[in-house]
Amino acid sequence: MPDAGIRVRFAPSPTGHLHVGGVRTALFNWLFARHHGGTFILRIEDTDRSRSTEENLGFVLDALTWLGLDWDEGPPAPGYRQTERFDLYRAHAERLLRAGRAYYCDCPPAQLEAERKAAEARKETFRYSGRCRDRGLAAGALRLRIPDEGSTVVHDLIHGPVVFEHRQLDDWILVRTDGTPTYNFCVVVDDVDMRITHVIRGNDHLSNTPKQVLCYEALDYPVPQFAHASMILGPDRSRLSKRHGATSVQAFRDEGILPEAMVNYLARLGWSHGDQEIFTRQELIERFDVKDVASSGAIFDRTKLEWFSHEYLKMTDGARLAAMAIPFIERAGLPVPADRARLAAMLETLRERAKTLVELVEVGRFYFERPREYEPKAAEKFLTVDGAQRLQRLIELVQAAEPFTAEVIETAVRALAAELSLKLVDIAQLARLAVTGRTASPPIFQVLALLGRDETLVRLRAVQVAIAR
RNA sequence: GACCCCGUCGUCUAGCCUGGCCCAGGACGCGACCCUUUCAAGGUCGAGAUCGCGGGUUCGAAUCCCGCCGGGGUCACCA
Repeated sequence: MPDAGIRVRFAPSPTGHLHVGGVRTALFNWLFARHHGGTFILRIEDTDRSRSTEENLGFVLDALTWLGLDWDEGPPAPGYRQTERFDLYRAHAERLLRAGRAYYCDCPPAQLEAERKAAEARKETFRYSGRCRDRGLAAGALRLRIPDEGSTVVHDLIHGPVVFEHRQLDDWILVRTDGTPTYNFCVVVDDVDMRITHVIRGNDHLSNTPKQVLCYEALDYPVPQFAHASMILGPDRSRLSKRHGATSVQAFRDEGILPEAMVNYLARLGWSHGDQEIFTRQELIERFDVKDVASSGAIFDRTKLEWFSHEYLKMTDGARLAAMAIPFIERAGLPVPADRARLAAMLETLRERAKTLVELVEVGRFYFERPREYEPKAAEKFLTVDGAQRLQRLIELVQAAEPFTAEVIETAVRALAAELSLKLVDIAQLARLAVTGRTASPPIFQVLALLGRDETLVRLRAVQVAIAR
């Protein structure tokens, strides 16, 4: 049942590369919007000017684009960065002040700090005393007046009702003494202004939610629905961070993880639909329900991410593989085959042998360059006087094969093996070592056909020379 | 420390609301075997969870109630 009225947002702070935790939040929001036919908004929280840079914003936009998480509203359109919206925050602050729901406070930071320490010593939560509540000051930091009694209930779509006693909350700062609005205030004003109906974000924001709810109420605005997804954890079960290794989307992209694998893995991390693991994008959109998002934290498991990537690699046709792999071939310092169709065919022989694009190139290195060396143990076994004789027969066979296809070569090699009373594997491995320098590769006859008669002969002869020495 | 969230195989999870179909199912990873020109892929099988712990309710609890314990998060004129 499409509900065009649904509006959700992803509000990253461009202070670095986009983190997998952030991406999952973006993904859940995007899926929720697409599932309901609603609107997905991208908003940039760039009030931290020292760390928010254009370059970082570029990383965020690139990452979302790479994953196919398109936004309906947001950059480059103006009006979706907090730094562009200061007037709005100021206007709301004044409203709150006039209505008596907020007041100025000029308590010196040093004194506040002392009180905080004292509260800590008494083993209590620090809570602003409310000293300036009724002083009627005309300047200072603007605080929200929070009721002393009662409680606020956050009706979370994932966790159910969560109760917070007002005694635990304090009159938090909306606007600093220097006139800049604080994060929690900006979020409320922005969400109201953008008519956000559902706030889907990380669990780390749950504790701040009652403060925000009280702010909505003070402003006399409807409170949106909240859904706090669990966090992504490192192996030690603490929140995933850089010290747990690569966590930016950019890093996974550089490693050659396929974007659809990233999306599928992140979706399954904390969300499930029965026993199904692999979902097409369309299935994800159809089946996603925020109610099915898990409430417990989940450890990030790159092994499983790689499994997904492997699965998608196996399903990808040669043409797309080629398009995706070319940058990786170049980055490895290898020449990109000019014949695109041939490259596509090569990559298709490789895809079930690699979990990432980086591995795809590595495992198929021999397609792009001649072997620099031969695996020592195998060389000892195959590159012998006997081997040289077999190699000679192989060369003759390659010269004669017509047409030069895997099938024709295979038939001829099988006949040769029978003639020499050898097992097929003996000749196959000799050929493999000669042509790839290794003992593992895609089916050797296919490899020879893909390499072509001339290149095959060059490599076989090179081995003959190596043996002769 | 206070407050809040969370707690099923190593990991992600199903089941929990509406107790019995669960001496707990699937997936990743791991092991074995089959297939096989190598490596993969594929197929088959297997090991792996006394459902955090302790009480209680009940004929019967992973599922309901109570109490603990453990982990994480939040407590800024940071975002």
